[in-house]
Amino acid sequence: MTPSSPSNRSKEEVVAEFRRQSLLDAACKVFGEKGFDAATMDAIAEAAGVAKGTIYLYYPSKQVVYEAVFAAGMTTIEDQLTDQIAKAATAREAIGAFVRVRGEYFEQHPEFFRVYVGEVARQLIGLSTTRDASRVATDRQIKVLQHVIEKAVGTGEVRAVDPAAAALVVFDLSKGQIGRRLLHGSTTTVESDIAFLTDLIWSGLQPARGITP
Amino acid sequence: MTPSSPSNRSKEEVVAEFRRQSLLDAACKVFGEKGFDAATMDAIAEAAGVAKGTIYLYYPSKQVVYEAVFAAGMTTIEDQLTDQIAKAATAREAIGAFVRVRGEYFEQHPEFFRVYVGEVARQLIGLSTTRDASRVATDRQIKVLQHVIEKAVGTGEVRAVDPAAAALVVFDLSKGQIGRRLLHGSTTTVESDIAFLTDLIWSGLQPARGITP
Amino acid sequence: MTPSSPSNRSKEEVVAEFRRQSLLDAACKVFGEKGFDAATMDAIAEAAGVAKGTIYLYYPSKQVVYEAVFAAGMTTIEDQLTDQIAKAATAREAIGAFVRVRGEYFEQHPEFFRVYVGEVARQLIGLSTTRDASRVATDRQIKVLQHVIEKAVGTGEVRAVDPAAAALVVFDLSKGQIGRRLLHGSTTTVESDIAFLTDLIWSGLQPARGITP
Amino acid sequence: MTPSSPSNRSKEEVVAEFRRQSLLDAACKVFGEKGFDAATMDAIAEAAGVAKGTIYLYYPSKQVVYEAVFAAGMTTIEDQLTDQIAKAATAREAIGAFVRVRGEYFEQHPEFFRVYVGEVARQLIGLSTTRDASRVATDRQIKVLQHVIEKAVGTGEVRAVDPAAAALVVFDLSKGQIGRRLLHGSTTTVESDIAFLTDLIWSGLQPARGITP
DNA sequence: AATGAATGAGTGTTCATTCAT
DNA sequence: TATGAATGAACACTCATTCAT
Repeated sequence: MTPSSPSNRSKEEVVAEFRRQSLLDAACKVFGEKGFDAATMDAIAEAAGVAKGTIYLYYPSKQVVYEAVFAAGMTTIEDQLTDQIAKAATAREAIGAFVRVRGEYFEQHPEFFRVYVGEVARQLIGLSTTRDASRVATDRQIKVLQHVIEKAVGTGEVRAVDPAAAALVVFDLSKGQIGRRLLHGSTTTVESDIAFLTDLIWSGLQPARGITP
Repeated sequence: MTPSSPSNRSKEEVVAEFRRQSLLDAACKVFGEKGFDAATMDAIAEAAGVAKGTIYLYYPSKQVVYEAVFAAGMTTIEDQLTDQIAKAATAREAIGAFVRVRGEYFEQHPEFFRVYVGEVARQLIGLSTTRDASRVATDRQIKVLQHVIEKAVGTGEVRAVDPAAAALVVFDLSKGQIGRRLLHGSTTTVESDIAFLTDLIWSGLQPARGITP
Repeated sequence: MTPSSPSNRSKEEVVAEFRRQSLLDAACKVFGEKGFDAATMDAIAEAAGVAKGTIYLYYPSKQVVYEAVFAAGMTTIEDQLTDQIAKAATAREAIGAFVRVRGEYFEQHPEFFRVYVGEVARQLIGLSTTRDASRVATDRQIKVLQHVIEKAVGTGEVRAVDPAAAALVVFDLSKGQIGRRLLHGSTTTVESDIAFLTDLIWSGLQPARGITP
Repeated sequence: MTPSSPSNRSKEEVVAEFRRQSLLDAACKVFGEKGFDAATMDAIAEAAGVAKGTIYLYYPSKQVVYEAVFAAGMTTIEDQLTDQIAKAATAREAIGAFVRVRGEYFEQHPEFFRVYVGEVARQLIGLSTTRDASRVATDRQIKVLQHVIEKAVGTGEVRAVDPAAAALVVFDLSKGQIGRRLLHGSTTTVESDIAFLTDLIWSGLQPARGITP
């Protein structure tokens, strides 16, 4: 009703939101290039085009910036995963979608992939205060997949494997493939990688005929 | 006839070798706990029970200590892998051996697993000077496996997959499983993990009957 | 019309300039007391009344601080030399001015004299990266004098000596005298030292009558 | 009467003396090349072909080694100076001998010259514990010359200058000339330098006719 | 809100000195 | 006597964080 007030509010909020996002983008770039330890607040500030002190108006510490970068990326992936898996008609398509969404996202955001890998390492080492947050994020992605497999086991589409374990398998293979692409450079297309993986996984999940004696 | 001379020599060499190994152990512990950047030479020295300067009598820099830790672990694993795979009668057993050796080694040396994961992350980020050395080490492990699969494809024991790609799959699954055990704590036995993985992989590699249309 | 903007600018610049000069003064004191190697950044910071890190906001390294100290002193001396020699009516007065300016400056800035001597030593030993910069500075001072003598030789005011060599003689005597004052403490006045030196040099340069056979 | 005892004694003493001299030579080389601070006991030990600890059997500290190097060189020069000046028939020859001995010695022992210059700098800075020892050594050299001039003033060979001040002048010019040779490389012969200096000094010391009003 | 100058704790590395052999 | 492994204090330089403007 008081148009000025909401508009003012909005403007400030919009500006603030824009700042936060700029900082996140800049931070993702720097963390991806240098790793957590070697990344400096100066570098992030410069990349974001603000003064160093400004970062502290939006995030209380380097650690928290890092966590925010990680959370933002993970959320985006999760949203896309949920979307695409919902559209899949069969379990096989769902698995394919899982592999594809992750493969494509990381392909398009290699800096974030580096942040992601670094964070996983930090978790294993036990340095990450993000530990829980990040595990939750990862777990949610896996849960989506697990659900799909569970249903497929129910319908007999795949043989009676442990859905959780199978989901992890898909997850590991997806991760390994992406890492290799970044590390070695890509000699194959994302598509062919996806096809290979999906095929192999699917074979492994097939109701076997006398395979295990 | 001059027993003192050879014995002195030997003694010094033994002491030196012992020191080097103590330092490596201490360094592995600290690097595993803190990561490369956060690990301090002071902490390593304290863990080894020597003064900081002493480390520099055996290694010229922190970087080199780190590389030595990594190389030592990788070499040990590689030796065990070669041994065990040589003893395998069938491709399936060879794959099982691969998964088992790595699983057991890392289970028994969780600090080294953390170093290992950290190093892989450093490589992806491009910080590692070890890059080549470490990739070579990893590649050698994978090559061993690739060889096995190649032969199995030749004999028709497994279907006609790309042996290199298949080897990487085994590698990724092995790594993912180990990481999860460390991260989440183990709710299952190593044995059951190994069985599950080997089984799944084996199914995936089986000569399929009409699986892919 | 926006007095704040220019005044702010100016104020910042003034503060920065003041800081730089404070640091230079403090550094000169510490380098003079301890020599380059034994001087610590901590000591310089303390002498300047700032934190250690602050020095690095103004100078990128200890080496550069040192060079700046040296250059600043040499520049000041050179300016005074040029001034005073320009005012001299005769060659004798010019030589007197040379000896006097250096004598008085170093008398008033004994810390800088110590830096100066230390730097010359560093150059002889080949440690100085300042080498060229400092030699150039010294050479410029000598050139001023050499010019004066050249002209005096031309007018017959002094006998036909090599002007360059004669300039170096004046320079060496000036330096030796200053060093001795600092080292031994002064039992004579600067004035009397200057008079003695000028007199001696002048005698040596006089058109001789049958002195050298 | 017990030939073995004295011979043993002697042998030990000879060996010890030899060691001390080797150490001094090695130390002079290293100090000359690196300067006091940058010279390491390791480098000296290596240059002398002994273990680091051995140095401490002969000298209690780096500082003392340095002082010993300095003292040894100064003593040698002093001996030569005394010899050559004793042989001089006239004051002029004596001055020439002074300039020559120093010029030639330093020309042949450039490392020692660097030590010498470094030590003088250290003295001015006040770091040298050698201070007194070294000043005494220098003073003794100057005294020799001063004596000569005193006598020459007495006989009327030179005009009535202060002998001490005149000796210092000779000393300074000698030092300056040597330094320049080392720093710039030599474009002139030692002989011509000596001739120039001796000549100039001699002119300056000549009984003047109406030079100073 | 935004800045960036100032801070000072922290780290890898060196090296004179010691001492058990 | 000679050795050289071990020590640990010292130091240049970095950078996350603060705070006056």
